[in-house]
Amino acid sequence: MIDPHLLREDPEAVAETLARRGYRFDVVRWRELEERRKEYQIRMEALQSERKEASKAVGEAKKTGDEATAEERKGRAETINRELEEVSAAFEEVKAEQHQWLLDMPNLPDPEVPEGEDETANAEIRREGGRPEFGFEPADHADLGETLGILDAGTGAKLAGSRFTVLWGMGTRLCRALGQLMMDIHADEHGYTEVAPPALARGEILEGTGQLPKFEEDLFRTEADGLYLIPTAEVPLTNLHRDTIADSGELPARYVAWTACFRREAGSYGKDTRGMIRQHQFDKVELVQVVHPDQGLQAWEEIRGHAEVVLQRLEIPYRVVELCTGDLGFAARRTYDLEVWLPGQGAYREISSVSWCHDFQARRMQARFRNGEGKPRLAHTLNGSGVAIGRALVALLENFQQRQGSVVIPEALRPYMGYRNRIGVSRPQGGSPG
RNA sequence: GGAGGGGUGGCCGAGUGGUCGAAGGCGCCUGACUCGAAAUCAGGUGACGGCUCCGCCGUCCGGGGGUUCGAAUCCCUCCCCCUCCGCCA
Repeated sequence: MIDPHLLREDPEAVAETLARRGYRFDVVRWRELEERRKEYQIRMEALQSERKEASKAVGEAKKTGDEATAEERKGRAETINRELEEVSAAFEEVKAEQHQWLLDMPNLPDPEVPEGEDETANAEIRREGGRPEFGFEPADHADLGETLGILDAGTGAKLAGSRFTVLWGMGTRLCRALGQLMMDIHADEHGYTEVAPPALARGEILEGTGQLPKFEEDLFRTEADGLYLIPTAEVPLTNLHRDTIADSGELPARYVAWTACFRREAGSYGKDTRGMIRQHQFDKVELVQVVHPDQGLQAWEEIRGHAEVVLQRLEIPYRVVELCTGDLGFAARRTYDLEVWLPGQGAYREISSVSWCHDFQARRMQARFRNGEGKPRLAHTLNGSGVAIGRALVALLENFQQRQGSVVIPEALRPYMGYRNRIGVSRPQGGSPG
């Protein structure tokens, strides 16, 4: 949520900044609402004050046993109440409209964010890792996975529909190993606290991080209880600080979680229908930090570095991109994407997104800390994938594939793979019943 | 799912219709005592919002609604926590 004070003091500046990311903010209408709000609020509070006095007077009269005076004073209070009711109703109406407005408004992009309408305007910062040279035409992960008998889209569809995949044997093992490696790196080397949060959350929790009310159609929702399946662990992890005031010593708070993520992928019908790139359910290791505002920028760079370590350890080539204004997520003020090289597609694809949300989410969920003077202030929240496990598996298959379709396991992962150094083409033990 | 108990300020915990933003304690801040500290004593110490902003006003006792001139206190409803029973990985 954008700071209401800023909105009041300089709505033009807000509108200008939002325009950079393609959001139109109607300043004239806002001003109009503000004027009404002010008028109603002043009147309402004056009436409340009057009523308070009047009620007190009733009490005093009753105490002295002067029933006649008490009755007369009651009448006065009733008169005040009638007007108060009208004014408050009007006030609440304006207030509700303003609130709705605020909830739908995306975060302000940082002045540093490159200008642009869509992902084609994102700024490439640098490339890391050498792309593999194949003496043959590299296959894509869907073919590789099928040949290896580890990825099974058909059975996934049978069980749950399209965009679901069943992992078999070494596919499962790979997924487990990747998650384990990532968790170890972040917990042991980067100082994050491991958390196992619920995979379902209430609506207000999703509102805190910004998925609701605007992006309901992207979420799975349970019918009986009205709970939402989390689209990312960012949701529960960031909300750990909801309605809390952290003591000075508790920041920066760093959390890491390995969870399944669920996305309806509404509006992406044609996209990435092949393979595991875009699934309704996928595992992801997520990093979240809640920090002092002075450390926001620094934490953002730090998380990006933490995510990069994973890719470096896995020896997967990637590039770092800063998203342009038009490609920024709803809650983000600045975002880095890490994109891995996929030889099967001949393209870089997103595997991690690292966002500095400034106080946007903190304001929505009232995540605060006590400053030097002991006053509660909004914290800054940040999140980043560290990294997406499904896509890491895809990248690994495609980058480490061999001529015959087997896949070499990168050094760092071997301890987690029972010290295997490659996955062969033979069918897994037990095989598929189908 | 059934029965009962409960949700009060950073924390603990009183308060069952009126002057209660709320006793008391802890914590924290200031002062006294002390070479200094501890202990002790005295005073102070909530959040949010509005405005004609060195002050005044309003709101806030889990959320929402209701009764009343007036609600932390009464009623309805939802959420959460605890105990017992049932069920269950």
